[in-house]
Amino acid sequence: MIDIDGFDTRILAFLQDDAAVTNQQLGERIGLSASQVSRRRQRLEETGVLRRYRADIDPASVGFTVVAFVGVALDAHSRQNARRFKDLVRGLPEVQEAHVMTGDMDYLLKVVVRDLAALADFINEDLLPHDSVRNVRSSIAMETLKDDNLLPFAAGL
Amino acid sequence: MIDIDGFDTRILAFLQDDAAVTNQQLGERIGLSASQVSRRRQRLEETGVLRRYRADIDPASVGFTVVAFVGVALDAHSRQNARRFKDLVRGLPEVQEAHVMTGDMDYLLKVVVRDLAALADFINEDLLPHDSVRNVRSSIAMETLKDDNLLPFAAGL
DNA sequence: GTATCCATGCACATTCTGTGCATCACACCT
DNA sequence: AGGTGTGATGCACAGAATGTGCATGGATAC
Repeated sequence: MIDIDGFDTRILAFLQDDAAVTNQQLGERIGLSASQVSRRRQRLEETGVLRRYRADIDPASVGFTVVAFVGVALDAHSRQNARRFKDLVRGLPEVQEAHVMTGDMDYLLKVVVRDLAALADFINEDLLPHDSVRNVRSSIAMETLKDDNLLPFAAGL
Repeated sequence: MIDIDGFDTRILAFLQDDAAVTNQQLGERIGLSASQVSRRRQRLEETGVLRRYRADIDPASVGFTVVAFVGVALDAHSRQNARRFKDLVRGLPEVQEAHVMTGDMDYLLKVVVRDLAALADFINEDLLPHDSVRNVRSSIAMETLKDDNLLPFAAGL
């Protein structure tokens, strides 16, 4: 693990909340010059701590109204099946997250689509036809209370 | 819904993937001048389509190694209980996402913590003591295959 | 004590941003 | 058809942000 001091941590905490902040502003808040913030950011980017910068788009305003979590159980736990399923989900743009899970479902997918019809299509045409899939169990998010995806830097966690 | 044309869609698609791109580069890729890209971005920001810009930090490199999904069932489906639980999860920094779900679990939380001990603490000290919570069912992500949180602009979805 | 290494601040050249302005295309109305 | 208005566009330019060179200072090791 790269060594990250208090300055770095504070830079990361600010940037993950608002990446549009300038190095100057950032420096004022943490007590560092803009150039030094620039250098630290560059180091954090080069070492892979800062992976990239992303725009956060309101899904509803561009027509994506349905979020669902889909649990998937594979047919046999062979290495080959797992491999093929990984390749599948990586290529599906509707899948925002895919995790290998403990418990009775092998995978948990977070899926974003335009409407319920698109969700049905996704399950029936992308997931179920894949012959390593035994069964799926989907649950729809009726309301999203929080979706910031911020690492809990706050509170010294 | 704000009207968004093809230029806007392409701007959004690029920005959600890489917000560090300059207006000049963006303009070259979609066939627009930098100034016009700037104006469109400003409009998208003002109308709330572009909510904010975030740095994507590698969780492992700053010590957050455990991702878990926690399903929560409330005791009684009273409006008051729901309200209090909402306020609770909004204030918990470990919770990256919180959704109200269909199915046998009322809520699904995505939780990020440093280790399994912190997960146990979170469940035993933050969740279970809350007297509207009936029971929780947690599942740990052993491996994350995908976590881009990109809206599926690609493929004309 | 001395040498070395690294973080820091300052200055400056380069790049980026966003606004003013004139032009153009398109729609609408008479 | 002609005239008018609205909005999108590109260009130019002023202001701002970035990042690199350079000298300084503090800490560590020998």
